[in-house]
Amino acid sequence: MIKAVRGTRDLLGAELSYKRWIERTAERVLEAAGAREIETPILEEAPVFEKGVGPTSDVVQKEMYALTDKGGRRLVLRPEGTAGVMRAFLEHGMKVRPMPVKLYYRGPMFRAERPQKGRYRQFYQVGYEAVGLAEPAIDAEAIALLLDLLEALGLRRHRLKVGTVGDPEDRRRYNAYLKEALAPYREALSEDSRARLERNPLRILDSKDPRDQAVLEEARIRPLLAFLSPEARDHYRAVIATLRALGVEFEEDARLVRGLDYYVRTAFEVHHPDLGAQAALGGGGRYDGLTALLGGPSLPGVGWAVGTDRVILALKAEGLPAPAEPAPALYLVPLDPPAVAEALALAEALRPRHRVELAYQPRRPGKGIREAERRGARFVGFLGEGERSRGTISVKDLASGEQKELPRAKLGSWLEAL
RNA sequence: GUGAGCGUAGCUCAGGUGGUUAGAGCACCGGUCUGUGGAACCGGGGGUCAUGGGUUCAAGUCCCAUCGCUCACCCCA
Repeated sequence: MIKAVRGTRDLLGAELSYKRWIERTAERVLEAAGAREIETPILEEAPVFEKGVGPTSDVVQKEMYALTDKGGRRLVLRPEGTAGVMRAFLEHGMKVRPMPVKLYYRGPMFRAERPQKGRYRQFYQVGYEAVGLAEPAIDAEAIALLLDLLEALGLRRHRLKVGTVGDPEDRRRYNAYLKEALAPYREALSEDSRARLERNPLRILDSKDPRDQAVLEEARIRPLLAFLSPEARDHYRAVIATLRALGVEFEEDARLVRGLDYYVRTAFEVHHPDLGAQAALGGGGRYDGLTALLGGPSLPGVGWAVGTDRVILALKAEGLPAPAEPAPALYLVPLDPPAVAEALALAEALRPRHRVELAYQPRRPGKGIREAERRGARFVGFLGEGERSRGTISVKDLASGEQKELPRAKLGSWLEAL
């Protein structure tokens, strides 16, 4: 039997109800803040991510689904949302709009990783971007909106971490420092971190390997904060102060590292304790200059993405149920053969204002009631010889057992009056 | 990409040391029940036992490989 490809899955039932609920909530929360939805293609030219996300990032180096089309173009299934949104921003000249331009998106992303809990090869994100202003208040607002979304869904146990990754020059200085400071401990580091020492020493900071953490302790590694330019430090302090003023609960994390190269200054992540190893519900940061990497003018921006699949795991872990599955208001039961077409005609007349389902063959009343119950219907309507001669329908309330006969023409308005 | 555990019906699972025609519960369909309730009882449909190869008189069961799932590493949403 043919099955869904590895790391992808069919969404249906409660799973899809959760996803729709999350997306509808995001729509409400983000539009209230002035964001408009944008939908960009799943397929992008490879350079969008190579230039935007960064050629040395793991996402680009190891995790992109790439293909060459018949015209020889190198295309990829997008591994994240921001680079594509910024490509569209430039392409449509959105820089002439009043700043900041706030956009949100939802949709599937693709990364070729080994699947595990909370990690799929096709996964879903909801993301938010605010482009055009470098003010710390925009960063704080973005972070607050991310929490607004999670809280509107009823989540309580998530934790926000805020930090800074500095400007590119700050990071260069800090990487040079790390390389030098950790060189004497090279042999004590994990194999992975020895490789990182060459390529991206910053990554050693958030290694889970106890050997690495011990080395960081022993080498008395200074935080990135100490290497920030005065401007970057001021920006960070202003973001922190604004968050405090907003009453946002968070924890400062001096070692927060993000995997996408375009991030500068503000960085943040939201974690949830019940997600297993993939604990990040969402994350983001500032990405000033991403537009320049993509070949446009340099513009500031800040944004985030949440993993819809992980939010679903968190909602389940906190015992928050998915919205109820849709159930018919009325289930029509024909009691004899001529009533079948009448039941269908009646259903069609009531739709789409009312959710109406029916049996397609004559049923005995008891069976019709069982069928209606099985579908979660509120009312069952019987159509038989008696009702036909009188032009009526017998409607029974399944909860109370109460039954009444009413003219068919009045059924619609009767349902509406409930 | 690395490691460990696991693959039997739509779902949850039985099937000691190999031995007739592979089972149960739930779910689904029908009947008992031709104008009124969720029960009960009876019956029915449904399986390449993940796939391929091997050992054997005989494989769901033992061996190998592959694929998939799960969890972790890594990475990140």
